[in-house]
Amino acid sequence: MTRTKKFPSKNISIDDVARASGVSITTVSRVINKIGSVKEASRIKVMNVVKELKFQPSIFAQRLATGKSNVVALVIPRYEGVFYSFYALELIRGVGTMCEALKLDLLLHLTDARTPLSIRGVEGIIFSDIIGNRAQLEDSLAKGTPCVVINYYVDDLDVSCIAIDNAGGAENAVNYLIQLGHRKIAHITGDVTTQAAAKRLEGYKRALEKNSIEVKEEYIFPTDYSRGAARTAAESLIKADEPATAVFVASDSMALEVMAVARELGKNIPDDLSIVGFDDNPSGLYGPVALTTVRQPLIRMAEESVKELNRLIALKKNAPKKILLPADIIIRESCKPFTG
Amino acid sequence: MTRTKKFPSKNISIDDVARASGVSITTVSRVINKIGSVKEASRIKVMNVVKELKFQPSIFAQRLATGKSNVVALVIPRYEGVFYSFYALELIRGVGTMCEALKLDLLLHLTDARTPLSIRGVEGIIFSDIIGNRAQLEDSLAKGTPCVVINYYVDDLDVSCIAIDNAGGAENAVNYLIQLGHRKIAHITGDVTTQAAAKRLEGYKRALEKNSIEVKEEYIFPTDYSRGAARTAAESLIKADEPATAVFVASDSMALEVMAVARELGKNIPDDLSIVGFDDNPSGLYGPVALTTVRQPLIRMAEESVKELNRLIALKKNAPKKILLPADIIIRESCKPFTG
DNA sequence: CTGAAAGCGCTAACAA
DNA sequence: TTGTTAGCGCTTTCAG
Repeated sequence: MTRTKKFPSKNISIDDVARASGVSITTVSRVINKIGSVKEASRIKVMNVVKELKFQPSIFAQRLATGKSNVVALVIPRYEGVFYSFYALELIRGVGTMCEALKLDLLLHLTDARTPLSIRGVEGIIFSDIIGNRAQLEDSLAKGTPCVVINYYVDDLDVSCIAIDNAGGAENAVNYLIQLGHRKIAHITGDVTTQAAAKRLEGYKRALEKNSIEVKEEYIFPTDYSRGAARTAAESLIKADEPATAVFVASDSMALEVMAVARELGKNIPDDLSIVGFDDNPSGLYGPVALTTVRQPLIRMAEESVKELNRLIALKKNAPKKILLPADIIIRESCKPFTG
Repeated sequence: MTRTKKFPSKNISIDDVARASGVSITTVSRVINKIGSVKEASRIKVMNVVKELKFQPSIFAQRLATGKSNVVALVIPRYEGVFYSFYALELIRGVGTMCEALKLDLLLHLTDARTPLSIRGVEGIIFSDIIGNRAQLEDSLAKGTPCVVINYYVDDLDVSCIAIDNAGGAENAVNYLIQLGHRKIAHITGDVTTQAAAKRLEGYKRALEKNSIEVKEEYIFPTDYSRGAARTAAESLIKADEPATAVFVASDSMALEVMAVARELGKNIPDDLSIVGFDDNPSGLYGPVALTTVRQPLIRMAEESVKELNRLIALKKNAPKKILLPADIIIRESCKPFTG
């Protein structure tokens, strides 16, 4: 079992197959590409030899000859906090799955966002969010590479993007709270330098305004999306003189932290405080009270991005599409009507 | 801003550069590969033309010509529960980062573990764990592709692997509890069909036996790693007639659930129950009591795997290495001495 | 239905 | 220091 054997380096080529099956390489090519017409006898012969020799055409030769690579890249900024979550994994999974389905090879590129990216031989690029790496996007676009941006609505660039309606989702969440009779509704924001957090804040305000409820700055608690910051925010929220009766939190993981803090401070959820999160992170399901939240269709977004990229590649010209996916509220147990 | 411009398809080749700079393509090749000796004047001329024409050598032609691809694949079974965690992301990040550093392209392959994988043109493959996809590993090995397995100690196959000493880590954890004076120590296992969970259980038992503490089946609660199962286990653990005073939980996310359940049942952590987790998942840091846990050097493991693969590729023959990384205990706040 | 031959764009001896 | 010339392995006209 510890016999050290060489990696067999003898690569059998299309020639070998042709010779062994007594046909020309052209015919072999036809067979492996299921193209044109080949006599049944020849086809079978070739197929057998292929199997026998375990022939695998060199993708590099194929790509050189055809000029197309079937490779797309997924670019993810490595250092941004947002990516240390369930979020990134879902994105990768969605993109990866759709690539498998579409027979595309997926090149994963974790970047530090500062250095210009060097991806060659790729037919298109998916940018998972644009955080610090806008320059990379612009470069790629300038080079004429088809690109699509996930999870960030880019309105000032001629590029396809697929994002979630963060503002709409937030508005839904707050409207729900208002329908339950709440008037004192707080918001724990995410990192508002990110588009998602900014839009969620915007949606929060819009819902209040549309319902003629005053937007009070003391009900808005900014954070950086971290649980630590959420904890701090939750404490001041709960200990306030005139505490809110409901809170919309910009992420589920923070919402869970808020729940925990509330319980530590002797508050009961949802009796003393109604909470709505955002993300539909599966961990919101556990714990004594399942979290009401806003669903982000991450997988779908990821999958759509691959499809869109594929469209762009096939089209051979830049005809960007801007797609905004709805974010619906998922009602579970963390809210209840306000009974003043 | 919505001008629809074509993707420039005119690919400039090494010929164009050669012509424009008045040298042969060989010289151009030398310049772009920083190989051999080129007169400074020519080099500068060429470099300028390259910049001017935005020439990017075709990697496919390069690879066809050189025979090497610089691409490695990371294979992840898509459907296994274990991968819906902080774990997978860390792995991807570690592997991705090291690939960038080593100038390797990373092909991400999410597989369903059943279908044989079809990755061609890759110089090596990293299997992130071997769960249902052992056949895929064996196939790749048989084809002579350099492979390394992460997070699973393969002792019956001639392949490199890098795993964590799960048994040792578990033993450390339980020893720590014993040193604190605990004798009634429970264990909430992971999915023991996975190697990691099985080893952790083994380490738990070993620690007890070495300290002449009887291993009681009623103190061992099997789960599938889910928080739901952890909740059930925690409830029976706490409500038992003679409840354990300490528990070693096979994952942090389950340990957090145990904490939550304990609190709901009016227990105080760590006064009424000492808890040690496993993973060093960052979410263990939050909450009122920071979780004592066993650190899994995931990133390091991931990085080492790329290095090892690189070694194998350079070596051109199969000389597997089995690496076991230590898992150390991280003492935080969730345990306290037993004061019978 | 099949094969010959011309590339795809680049690297790597081998000469010069 | 530089250029010439074979390929690398495959696809694709274009004849047959």
